Amino acid sequence: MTTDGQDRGGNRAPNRMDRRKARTRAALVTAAQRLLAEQGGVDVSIHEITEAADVGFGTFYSHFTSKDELFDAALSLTLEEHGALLDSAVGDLKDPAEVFSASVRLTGRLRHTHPQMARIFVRTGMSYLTSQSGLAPQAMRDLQAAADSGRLDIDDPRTAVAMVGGALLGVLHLLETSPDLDVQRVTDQLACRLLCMFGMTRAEAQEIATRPLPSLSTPT
Amino acid sequence: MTTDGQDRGGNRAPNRMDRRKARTRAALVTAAQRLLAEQGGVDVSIHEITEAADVGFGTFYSHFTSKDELFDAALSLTLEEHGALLDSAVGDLKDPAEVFSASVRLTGRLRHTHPQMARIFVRTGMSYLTSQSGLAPQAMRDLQAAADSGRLDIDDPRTAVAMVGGALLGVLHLLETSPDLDVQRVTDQLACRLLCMFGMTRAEAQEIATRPLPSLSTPT
DNA sequence: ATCGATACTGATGGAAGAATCACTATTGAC
DNA sequence: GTCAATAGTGATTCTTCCATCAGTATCGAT
Repeated sequence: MTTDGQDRGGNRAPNRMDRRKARTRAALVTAAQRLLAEQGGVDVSIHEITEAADVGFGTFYSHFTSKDELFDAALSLTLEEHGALLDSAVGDLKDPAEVFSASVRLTGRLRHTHPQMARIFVRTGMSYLTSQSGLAPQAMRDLQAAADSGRLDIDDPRTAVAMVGGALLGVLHLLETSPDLDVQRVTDQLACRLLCMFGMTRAEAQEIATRPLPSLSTPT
Repeated sequence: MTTDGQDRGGNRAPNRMDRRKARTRAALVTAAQRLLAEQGGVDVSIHEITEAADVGFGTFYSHFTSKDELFDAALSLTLEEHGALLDSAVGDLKDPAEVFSASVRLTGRLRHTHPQMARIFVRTGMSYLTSQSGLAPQAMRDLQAAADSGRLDIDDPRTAVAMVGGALLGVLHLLETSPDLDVQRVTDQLACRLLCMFGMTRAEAQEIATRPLPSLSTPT
């Protein structure tokens, strides 16, 4: 969001001190990310965060002007990270429909692979479904590609993203509250059904949604 | 939730005083409902609510023990109201697939007909997708009926509800943030696509999702 | 008409946590 | 080696709002 311009234009010294500052900021964002995941969204105090970041309390205010600003940064980072991860995992696939399917399936599997990230998504993901930066544009790009190649039948990309994202969040929520469900089965089913939704036959959708899945490289 | 047993068993007097109490309680719940809709979910103070209900601050604690309890009551009421409304509007329809389609389309139209209710749904609906009371069981019942009659192809009802509910919430959120979109077009599209998702052909889905819609009788 | 019961009231207490600011420690320039 | 600049610190202040409770108004019963 506010990338906090460490503008290189005026300062010719991008050295040591700047690195220090950046590292502290990163520590804060990372800690916020973690606490946001572990404890539900709000009621995480600034004190808790600075504590977790192993940073003085006051330091917070030399990086952010409010708690919301930090939370926003943490969320954006999380979304970005996952987006990049998806892109790298899915980049090799040739079939746009499979790219879509794999993205959905991998994101659903977050429930297992990165439970905290999954919780963050469920908690706050909705607000970022229509955001101009982060995962949403990426998803829209993929859907558009699939539509252009004739693999999927999509009317309005924005609506499509809303439906897909919403359904994905709904399923993530379901998986979170019902530990008895088989994560893989359910998420593969979701992918299959979403393909059907966009005009694919049940049989073909099923085939695509059960192809072997590229693995996510380990994250931060 | 806690229906606060005004149990008629012991007290043979369900009269005046009780009515007063009930009215006050209703005023609180209604006010909470309204404020919850107008201002985003949290950060609505008890003081604001009692003010809006035109009731003394202290009164709150003779009806509820915490803010969450009130919020829960308000949410449940909202869900119940909408559920009853849907049932009465959709009860005449014979085709289970049309029942489903009409429910989705009518709920999407909340964006226009009851904007505050729509906001409430988007804000907090996710948590009630897996609830044991309210809209979720009702939706599951309808989906099950459609599956049993062979009109829709559904694997697991719970997953289906999560997907449908999530997609619906996603679209409601989209409509809220993008006022330029045509509510009717988008929600009909959603219904059509959801029917496709459950095995219906595009053509038939389109037909069902554009049939004339029963109107919601005016609410409270 | 009087009395007891209870729904209601709002001033007060008190906890939680956001924001401030005067101070120290560290860094890079000369 | 000294100095200026800036990152970092945490005790303190300020704000917000939940929760309490002693008191008042209203109601039904006798």
